[in-house]
Amino acid sequence: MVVDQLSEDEVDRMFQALADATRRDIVARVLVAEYSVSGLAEQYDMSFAAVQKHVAVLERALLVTKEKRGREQIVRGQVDGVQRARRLLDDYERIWRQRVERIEEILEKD
Amino acid sequence: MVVDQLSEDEVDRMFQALADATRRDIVARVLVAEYSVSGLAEQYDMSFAAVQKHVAVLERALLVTKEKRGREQIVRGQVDGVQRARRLLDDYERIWRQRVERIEEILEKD
DNA sequence: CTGATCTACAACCATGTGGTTGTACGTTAC
DNA sequence: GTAACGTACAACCACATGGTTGTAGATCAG
Repeated sequence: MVVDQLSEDEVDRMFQALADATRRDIVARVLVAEYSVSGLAEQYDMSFAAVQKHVAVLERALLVTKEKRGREQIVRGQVDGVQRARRLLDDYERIWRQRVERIEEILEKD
Repeated sequence: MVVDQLSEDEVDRMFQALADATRRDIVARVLVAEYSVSGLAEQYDMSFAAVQKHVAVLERALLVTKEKRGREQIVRGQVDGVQRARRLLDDYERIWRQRVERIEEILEKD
């Protein structure tokens, strides 16, 4: 069932977003608890603006959401984004398994 | 069990490699059948050198292997690379599920 | 109101990426 | 041996990325 409602561009953005250790760490954190952008920025040895950019990349990739609360922006993990990415890789493994089965079938043809 | 024997750099390379539609297509193809680099290049509307670079990126990301056969290089899918990437995303989902359970636990505390 | 805090965004820089063309070299076919 | 094929790699280009600093607008605390 290779039915993900994601365009190629969206998948690009998703994997691209995950291809950075800082961003993966942010995702892991905001899946566990809520953070403001500045709360996140405190966790890393880089400028606020840099962290802000990382969050923006994750938001565009549908891996986190931001919600304004007072003067803060609360960042939350978007687990269905993660799930969609995982399902894509599931598809690859399934394709591969089908091929293996096909080969074994041929080999065992008596 | 967040135990993947992958360095952060390796994970970076893996997701980075998957963040391109052409490369994902190559992975899907070589998981099903063997291709030479030029055989792959025929499939896409770009130069041989461009495809060659994509294959090199996938190889560095441990998602495919190349094996010399005569004057050709045979490209094969490396399913355990895909599996490792998927398991990482599994970990994120697990983290998130634990948090949800924890929240429900707190709410149901009578 | 004032000052501190949180965020947004622009400008800039160095480096990386995805593509190109061109050249060179080993291998196969004849 | 020679020509064609498959590959490797360098040089180049336009553009994206990941970081910086600086400026400015909202919001909160006193």
